[in-house]
Amino acid sequence: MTVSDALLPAALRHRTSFVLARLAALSRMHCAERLATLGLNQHQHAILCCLDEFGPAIQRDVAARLDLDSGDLVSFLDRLQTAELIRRDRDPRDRRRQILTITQAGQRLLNQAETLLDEAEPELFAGLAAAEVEQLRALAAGVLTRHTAQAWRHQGAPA
Amino acid sequence: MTVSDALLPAALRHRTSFVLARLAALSRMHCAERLATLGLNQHQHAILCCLDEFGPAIQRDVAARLDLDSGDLVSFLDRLQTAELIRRDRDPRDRRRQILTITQAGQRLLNQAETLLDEAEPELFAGLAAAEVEQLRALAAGVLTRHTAQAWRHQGAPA
DNA sequence: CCTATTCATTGGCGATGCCAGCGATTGGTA
DNA sequence: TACCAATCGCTGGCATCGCCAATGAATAGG
Repeated sequence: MTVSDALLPAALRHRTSFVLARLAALSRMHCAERLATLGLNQHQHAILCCLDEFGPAIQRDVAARLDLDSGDLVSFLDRLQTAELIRRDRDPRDRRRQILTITQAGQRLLNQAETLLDEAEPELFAGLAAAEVEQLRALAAGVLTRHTAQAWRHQGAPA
Repeated sequence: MTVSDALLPAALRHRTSFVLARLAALSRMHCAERLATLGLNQHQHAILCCLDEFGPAIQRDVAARLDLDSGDLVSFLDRLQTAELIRRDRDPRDRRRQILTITQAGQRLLNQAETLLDEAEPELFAGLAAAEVEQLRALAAGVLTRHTAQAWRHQGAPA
């Protein structure tokens, strides 16, 4: 029985959704702080990941992948572009589209971000063994894939 | 390899903080919907839990317990009070304080809320066995208690 | 051609979390 | 007793975030 056990009502401590919300808020703060030192927010980091891993893509596809509002994506991209972390080129074959490409500077910053986050997680999950963290991640990911698969069935697959 | 595995970059799928944030957002939506049918938000539910489990308390202590901004607490309580789910009585021995008490109607609604959430979790965590959900909760709670204990050491214990 | 659709962009709305300041009240101290 | 500091609840403001509607440019289909 730790101190915080006495603080929170048992009805909340035993509710998975509540505990998850709390932990996510903690995790969010923790990671957002680190990324902020590089001038990135979480979505911008995710965008760089996308472009780095899947190569150049148009905004619509990035938004679909990350489940971002296309309007919000624009402002994130604006900052990434002015920081020269990405390029935004009109598709000559469909001039409505903007082809997003991560720059070398973007890749370098992404590497720094990944390093920062790699260092942040052990600190965030202090008290849990590495295997337990992986277990936590796997369980959470299991729930997620289940739901994203459902969303797929309901509204059809993005490109 | 499920469909969503192909959607998200591996760099994000393997990052615990990212997966947790996603799951928490999903969980939040899921639970907030249910509670909204009772006219409650998550904080109001938590407040009712507090008053039900620990008995009458002043606003300062409830805010400390739930880590809520005292200003925000006021507006939550206003709605709870007009709905007659709680009573707000001035402490005769310290007229600055308001003593919060859950009413019988509040307890009835809290029971309904708990039932709703009990039903919501299996649906939210479909695909995970009950034991796995508990494992997920326990792991998350472990990280949380660790951090709340740290916060205690740094800024002293609330009453 | 003319119409419908797609894509990026802009703007606004509501909810949330956080912080500063204000009155009322109390406690401590000279 | 008189004064000063601290506490408690309350108000208001600000920044962020996710979500949605509307617009303009460009394309696709009949």
